[in-house]
Amino acid sequence: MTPIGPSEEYIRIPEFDNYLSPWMTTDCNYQLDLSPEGMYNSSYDPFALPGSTGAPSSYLTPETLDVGWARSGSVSTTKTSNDSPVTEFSYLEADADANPVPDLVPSSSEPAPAVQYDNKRGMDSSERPSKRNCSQAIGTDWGFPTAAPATKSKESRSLAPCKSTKIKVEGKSKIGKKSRDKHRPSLSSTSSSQSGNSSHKVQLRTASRKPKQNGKDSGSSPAAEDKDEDDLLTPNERRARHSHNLVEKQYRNRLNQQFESLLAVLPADGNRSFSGSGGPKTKPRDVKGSVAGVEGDDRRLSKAEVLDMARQRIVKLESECNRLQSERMELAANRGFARVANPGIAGAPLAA
DNA sequence: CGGGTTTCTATTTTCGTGAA
DNA sequence: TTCACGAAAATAGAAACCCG
Repeated sequence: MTPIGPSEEYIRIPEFDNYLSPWMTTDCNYQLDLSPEGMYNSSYDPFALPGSTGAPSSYLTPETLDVGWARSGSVSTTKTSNDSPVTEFSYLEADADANPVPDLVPSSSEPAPAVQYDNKRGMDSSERPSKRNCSQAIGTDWGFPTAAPATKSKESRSLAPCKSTKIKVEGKSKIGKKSRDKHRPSLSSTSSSQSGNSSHKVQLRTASRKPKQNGKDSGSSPAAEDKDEDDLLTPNERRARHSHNLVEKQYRNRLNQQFESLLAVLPADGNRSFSGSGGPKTKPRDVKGSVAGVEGDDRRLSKAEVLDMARQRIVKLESECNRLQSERMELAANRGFARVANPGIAGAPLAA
């Protein structure tokens, strides 16, 4: 078979082009050169962008390519578009004054409501059967060995039980959990769900909490202890500690931004199966009606879920691209064969 | 009995800190 | 600058409870 040179006329078969063109708008977003010059060029690699290393750079969408790391105390990302709204994550305290951001969360200065413990049912929790152990943990399809160090063991938790779970808001709220959830302000209400290519309503789960208020409390509270400890520090040490706290906060913010960016480029309908080898142990809420990936989906994804979704996406895209590549080669071979066998196909227009 | 509300607890996230 | 860790707080889901 004679290779076709760049200047040589060739037969263009519309059916092929029609068949191939949708590929160019698929997730792969590859710029396939369907001309014989391109298709017969042995060194042609449609998966490598000019100047790239040849890696499947389509994984880097304009979104991800444009993600700025916002180092050195800047606010938010370097994106010029407004598609990465300032969230709790993107708030960098260092420039808080110079770059005020809307307060998206309830004011943390509001005094916490007085609380009291009310063991309504009069049953000691130790007598109660462990619900989560038998049904909540089991029955999830996440067989995911979560990052063990990150999660506290049951034993350690029992030593320091979560206060928030042992208390009840004074004035006995008449609003149940479902109702409370309705009224709960979204902590990242404008997060990546609105970013560029995605119609995500899915958001990254957040758990904003008040920073330590050293010395603001009285009594023998932990804050007061911290105050005492703080008094033992020299001014330099205090400054260093505070500075390090800010740096660490920025580091966490950057991590969260990247998680949001990652989430933003995942398909909105995408692969919410949470199956396989990874993921948090919580059961996806869509089993209970708030269906993930459909209209009205407002669920918050954990970081582990985002990572697992990204992993699934990568695997899927790699598989898809391999399939397209082999199909393209097959078509190219057939096309060349057709051209040689039928140099003047009736009705086939010649390309200019 | 069914549905709404409350409570409990596992999980996840944030924060502060020290070390590499 | 990054990572790891513990503590604290937030979140989510299920069971228990309440009530018409």
